[in-house]
Amino acid sequence: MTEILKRSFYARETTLVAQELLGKIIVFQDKKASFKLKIVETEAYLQDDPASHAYKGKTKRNEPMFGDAGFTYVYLIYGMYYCLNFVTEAKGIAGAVLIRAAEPLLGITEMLNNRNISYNKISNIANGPGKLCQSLGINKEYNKLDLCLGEKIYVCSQDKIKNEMIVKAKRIGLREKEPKLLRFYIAYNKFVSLL
DNA sequence: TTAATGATGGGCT
DNA sequence: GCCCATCATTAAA
Repeated sequence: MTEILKRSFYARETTLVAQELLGKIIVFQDKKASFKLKIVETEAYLQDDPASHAYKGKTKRNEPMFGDAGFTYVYLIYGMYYCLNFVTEAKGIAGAVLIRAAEPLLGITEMLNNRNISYNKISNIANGPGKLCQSLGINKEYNKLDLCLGEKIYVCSQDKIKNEMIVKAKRIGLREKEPKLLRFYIAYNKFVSLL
């Protein structure tokens, strides 16, 4: 039932991919540990989107966004945290989905270790893009990896989240004149980031 | 409870 | 030099 999502899943409209990623399972294998998490919160970054890294054209950093769909785009933010994105859209169209939060399923002990927190703060384990990367040990070495090979990192299909359970909200940390509802999360899930 | 702030470094004008 | 798709800690109320 759970199959690795193919490139055709990612190579579609970014807002659609962002919503359909909710409930899907991230599988992440490291030399030391193996992790599984359920995606519970995403944000869409579109073509012609002033908030997108790709807005002002291709640079060395945002280059993955201009490549094929189904690749990772990892970047450093605020000098100390990483953010994990999945590249979307047909080649030539720059789009990506930011993975903002996930619910741990496997490898929880190792994730708590990486975050240096205890079990009583379990809901704090990956409820934010920086925390998610910290819990998995994701850094710039995980940039531009192919999600469709089933190797270090990939995403598996899982039950589709019902539309009425998807909350649409403003994206976090941006100063937009007319905010669009491009942040999506599963209602009532305790691993979603606040705000 | 909410609000303010410091850490920290790469990318861009 | 300034801006950041952040987070943990501290201060205020």
